Order: sequence, then structure tokens, then C-alpha cells
Amino acid sequence: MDQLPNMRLTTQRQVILEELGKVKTHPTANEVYDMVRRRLPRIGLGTVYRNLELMADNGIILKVEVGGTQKRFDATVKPHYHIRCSACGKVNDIDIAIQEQINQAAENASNYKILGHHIEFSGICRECLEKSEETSIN
Amino acid sequence: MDQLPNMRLTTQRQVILEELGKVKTHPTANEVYDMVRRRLPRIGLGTVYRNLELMADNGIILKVEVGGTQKRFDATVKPHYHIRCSACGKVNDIDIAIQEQINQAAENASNYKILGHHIEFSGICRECLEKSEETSIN
DNA sequence: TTATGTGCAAAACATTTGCAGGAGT
DNA sequence: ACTCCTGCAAATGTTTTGCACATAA
Repeated sequence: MDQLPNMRLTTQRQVILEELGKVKTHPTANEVYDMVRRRLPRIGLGTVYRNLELMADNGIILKVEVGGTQKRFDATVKPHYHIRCSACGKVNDIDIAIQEQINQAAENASNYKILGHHIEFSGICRECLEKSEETSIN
Repeated sequence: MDQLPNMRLTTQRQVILEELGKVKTHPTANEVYDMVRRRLPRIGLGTVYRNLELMADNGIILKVEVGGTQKRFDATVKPHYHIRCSACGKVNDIDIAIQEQINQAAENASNYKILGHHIEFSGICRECLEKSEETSIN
């Protein structure tokens, strides 16, 4: 079980981690690239992809594969659920209790070895709600 | 509120729906394309994408945006949860009770208007478990 | 007949990869 | 020194789109 194996602490990795830690949203690889590029203009998109993937594999960050086309990343490793705005696509954390018991239910209902679960809520965020009231899209 | 609006019943749409109904897995657009192409060799991939998207919008089928790179589709509209094999990526239904109460919890914990939720379990399927025993990857 | 739908091919995105040169230990 | 890592660019994979022709209602 390799937790933090042979992985060098390069400038690129430090900066990626720092920038990811600054935001409370869940940026896509490309958004991380944009943030990091302000500090390291010559960094390559491939490096960002490679390192996000690597850090996720090592449990340093979380890869959040929610709805939408792109993968998203999260500096918080503690288990938590997400909520995604159906209107604008934004993803946020949501602080409700972890439903420990449903893993057991899943174990019983399937012949899989259960590793875990994730809950994604969908809804309309405050900003989009207000926008739709203005334009009376209702 | 347009439920089943101006949408012609074309051969292509019938066949897509029939083929999707035949399988219990959750095929990607490309897999649906392969299935449908056996019966309609000249169908275009674009048509499959367009129609899957359209049917999902009209609530005729379900668009399942679980982990992995590609979107998947499901002929079953009734609410249910999914389980995804972390080893082979396969997605199946899992028959456990719908957790009605957590929508209320989410409503309280956020300032979103909650529309619903989805639970995705991750695990290792029977086939992959057996494979890993053989090769003692353990 | 006519608005909609289709096939095809190109475009637009998203992600991965090969390789020569660069950097951490 | 000797790996491991990076930038760059090209390759790959997925989804969307424009357009001329076909077809369901």
C-alpha cells in the first residue's frame, strides 16, 4: 500500500496544490491550468493533467467525477457530498451527514465488493434562481 | 411544460429505443451506435448522439452521468441508483431503497432549490474480483 | 408540402502520450 | 549521475455542428 510514494516535490506540483486549495469550487483541469499559469506561465496543460491525476491516485486531492463532460478536482480529501446547479453547472460541497449505512445495503443488494459511494444532488443555485425570477422563466 | 413535443417517430429513433431497452447495462453513445448499426448500417453517429440527448430531455430515457469519461444511457426511467466497477468501468443498476429523506437534509444544508439526487456506488464486480484472485494482484 | 430529421464530414472539446531536454535528490 | 519530471506538440477519444438531401405527418 503505497501512500506517498516516489513523487518529487516540484514547483509545478506545489503551485497546483496551492491554487487548488485557494478555491472552494471544484475546478476542471483546464481551470486549474488557468489559475496556475498566472504564476508559472510556461507550464504545460499536459503537466497539469498528469499531476492532478497523480495526486488523486495518491489520495492527496480528490477527483470528483460528477455530471458534465469534464472531470473536476477538489483539495478536500475528507468524505463529503456535492451539489451541482442544473442551470449553470457549478459544483459545490454540501454538508450533510455521511450515510454510512447504505454501503451495507449495497453490499447485500449486489455481488460487488463495495468500496464506497458518492451522492450528488442536483438543484438550482441561489444566483440562478434569482436570474430566472427576473426573466420570469419560472 | 412540453412533455412529448414535436418529435417524429422515425425508424432510427424506434431502433435506438428498442436496442437500449434490450440491455441491462448502461451503454455509452458509441455502444448504442454499434448496436443500432447492426440493424441500420447507414445510421450516423451524430444521429445517435442527437437522439439520445433529445430523448433524455423529453424524459423518455435516462442520461446517466457517472464516473468515467463518457455519458451513459438507460432505458429505465424509474429512479434507481448505480454501481460502477472501479476495475472495468462497467455500470449496473443496484436495487436499494431510494433515500427520500436526504433531499430534505440537503434543502436545509444549502441555499439551492433541490431537484433530486443520485447515488453512485463504487466497487469491484464479481468478474474482476475473480480475475484479481487468479493473478494475485490482491 | 413543409418542417423536421438524417448522413456525412468537419469542427470543437477534452484528455493522453512520445520524446528530447531539464531538474530534484 | 541518474531517475523522474516538464514543455511542447501531436495523437486520441468524445461530442457537437453545418449542410444538402430525405422523409414523416
